[in-house]
Amino acid sequence: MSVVIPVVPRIVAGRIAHCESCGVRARSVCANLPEGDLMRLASISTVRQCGPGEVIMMEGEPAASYHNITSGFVRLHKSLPDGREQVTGFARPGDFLGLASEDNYGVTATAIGPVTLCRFPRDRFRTLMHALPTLEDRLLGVASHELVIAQERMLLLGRKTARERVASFLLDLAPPCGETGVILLPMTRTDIADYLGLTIETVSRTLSAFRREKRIDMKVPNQLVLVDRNGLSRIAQASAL
Amino acid sequence: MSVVIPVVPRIVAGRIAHCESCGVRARSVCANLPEGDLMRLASISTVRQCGPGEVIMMEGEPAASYHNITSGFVRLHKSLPDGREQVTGFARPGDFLGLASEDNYGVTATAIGPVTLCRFPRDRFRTLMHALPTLEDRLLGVASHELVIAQERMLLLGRKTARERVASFLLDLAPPCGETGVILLPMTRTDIADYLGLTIETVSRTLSAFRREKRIDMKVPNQLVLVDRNGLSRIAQASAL
DNA sequence: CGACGCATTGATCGCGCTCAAATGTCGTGG
DNA sequence: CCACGACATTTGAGCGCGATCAATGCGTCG
Repeated sequence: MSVVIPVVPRIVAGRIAHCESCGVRARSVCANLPEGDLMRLASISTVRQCGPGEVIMMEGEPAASYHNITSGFVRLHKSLPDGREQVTGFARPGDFLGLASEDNYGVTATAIGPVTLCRFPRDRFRTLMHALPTLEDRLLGVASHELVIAQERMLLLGRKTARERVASFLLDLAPPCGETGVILLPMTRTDIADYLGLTIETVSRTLSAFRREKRIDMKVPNQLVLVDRNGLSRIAQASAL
Repeated sequence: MSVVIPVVPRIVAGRIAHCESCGVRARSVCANLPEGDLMRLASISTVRQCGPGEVIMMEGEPAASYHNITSGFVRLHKSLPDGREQVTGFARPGDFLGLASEDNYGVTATAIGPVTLCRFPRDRFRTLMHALPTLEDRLLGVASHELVIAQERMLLLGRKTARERVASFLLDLAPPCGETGVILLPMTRTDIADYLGLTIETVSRTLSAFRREKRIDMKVPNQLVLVDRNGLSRIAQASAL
């Protein structure tokens, strides 16, 4: 995470994607596609690279492309005229961008660190989608899953306390279960605050509190270990996600 | 709204739906289906009736059915162990219920007032969906639209003030534009508060303030008129919805 | 070494919540 | 038609959580 891409075989933007050898295919919408279909998808896709902070797509602008993340992390967000921001989600390698769009994009997508994407022109992608039931079915599955997550976040934003929000966030980041591995935070405190509907100060104070209470261990700001997962789970009012 | 169903030709629950004459078809997922496909859909659907407060589907339970609302209003909500509630949305006639489900329902759906539904057994519906591209495409469209709305609501819940939330809510309810028609609120103050992430007191106070400021007119609690739509729109920090 | 950006910590403020009471609405039965 | 009770809504008083304002710490880069 916060992956510095090995700059050795620097991919030229615009080149056709190599789906067969793509490392994130299993996690992506292109998973399970018959080989022929995969090639048709590859034929309309190009590689796009973005640097840190670069805008991949902009809220309100015509939805010209769909994207699939092949490396790096992306922040999805909306903002109010006066600058207040809400991060609606973070996207990881394998995630699909553009589902939540009508004719115009519904959110802005900004690269956190360097990001590599598979770009699909909207019209050609939609045509192909209609021709490939497996693909459309997969997209529906992804959209349904996103909806479930969105509803869970409405509960968090509408009804949870600051402690509950931060605890929920940490648990969502944590690997599925059991593991007491290190969690790397690719995003800043500002991103986390805007994701949880809090301020950076409250996020920072809450993390400090969890550290004092020996629930987490955090030697550097963007790297932490869940020490007392059960305690956090209790605080988070963990639901059935 | 809060429609008292004319009890004259009381439909017997369980009977096969009459899609051809269905009044909400144009607004539903079954719109635009070729006639033959519509009949196949009708053949797996049954009519279900629910009384006020009745639970249509329950968060966390196995997702056995999908539903389409033919009349009445439905509250979609999630709750925390201690009873705090978040209404994730209100559903109207023509809306589809169950999209935001994995194997288990992601939210609870409760009837506000009497409700009539078209019920589709999950497995049979999914089989049919895979056979009818028009249907699956339509579902993907609905899911995408729901996602856009969900993200708008995250912005509201995470970043808007009480005044902005209530103003946004009123504008969302209002007919598309121009009209200064009467808005009927089928839901209670508690529902509105749980929808906006506020308390009933704050909702009530804010509505009273809008009335004092001559932005709305409200003679009875569940019926109001937008007097100053532009003012409300300014307050709502209206975005590109 | 200083400048910058990000995170942490402290002090204080205010929006929206909580607790409490009054008022309004509506259905029911005399 | 009115009296009554149950329940929803409105209004008031005071408080507390999280925001705001401000200062300090800390790591990175020129």
